[in-house]
Amino acid sequence: MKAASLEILKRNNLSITASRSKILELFLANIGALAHADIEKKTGEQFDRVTIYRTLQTFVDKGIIHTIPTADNSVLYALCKDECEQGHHHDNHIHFICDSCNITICMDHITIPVLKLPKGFAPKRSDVVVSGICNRCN
Amino acid sequence: MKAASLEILKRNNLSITASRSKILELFLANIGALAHADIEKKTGEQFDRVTIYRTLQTFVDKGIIHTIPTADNSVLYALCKDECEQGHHHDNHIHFICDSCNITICMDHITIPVLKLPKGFAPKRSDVVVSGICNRCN
DNA sequence: ATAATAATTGCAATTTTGTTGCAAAAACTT
DNA sequence: AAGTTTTTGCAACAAAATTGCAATTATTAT
Repeated sequence: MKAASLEILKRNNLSITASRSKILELFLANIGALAHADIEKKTGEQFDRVTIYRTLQTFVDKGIIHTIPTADNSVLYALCKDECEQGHHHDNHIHFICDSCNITICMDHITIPVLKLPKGFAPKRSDVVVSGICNRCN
Repeated sequence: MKAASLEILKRNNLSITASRSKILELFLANIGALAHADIEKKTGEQFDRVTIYRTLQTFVDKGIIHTIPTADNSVLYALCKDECEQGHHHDNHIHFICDSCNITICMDHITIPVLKLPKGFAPKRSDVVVSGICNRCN
């Protein structure tokens, strides 16, 4: 478990620090997406809020995690399973948000059908956010 | 232009006030979606921030406008073109966000293909957010 | 292994964003 | 036009996020 997080940090030329390893491990251990507040709780206030903000931003910049658009506009982050280029994350994501238990799952394996947009529109990334009841609550 | 906003307010049993008319006119005059900050600027600080918050919330409750989930988690609002029931907005929207000019367009006419989810998942609502380059910037 | 360099962290202060209670003002009713 | 209801603006507050900077920690070079 720890080895995996170290490997990811090294691969992305990030120096190994306690906060980065710990936060990355949280993502690796979790099925669903995490909010900033989740991370604060799960790390037991071990790190400063600012550090968490900066760590998340670093991970997003490196393409290790990505943000998820949500209907209630809370900020969620999830691991990028596929290799993502630094800077702009390469994409087509489906996210499922459970109305009951509120878990957010990143469904990497499902492909998004190509949408026909009007002339002149060049799509680059698409996010699909599906909400409903998840398999555990059903 | 003004007649249209008054008509909408009346139809929704809302009392006619300066802020509601003005804000609704902004939506009617704009192609794209608006953020709270846009409205503050465009009304020239004519209304209190709190009033704008409450007006937007009222419009959402009545189904006159809806919120748009965005990848950067800013809160955007757009007119509901179709009739939406009060309370929960009836759905399946495609939103296009331009990476260049940042405009957000609500593409009501494009239908979202049905996605095949894993067993046990019961989808209820889906939002699609496509980003790329819009027809004007292209 | 250790010193020098570079990057990261935590703190404090600040900004932005959103909420709530309440009195004054405006809109609706009759 | 007076009474009732709704909406507004102010003030205070709370939460979320950002920034500068000194202290600490990690990496690099010796």
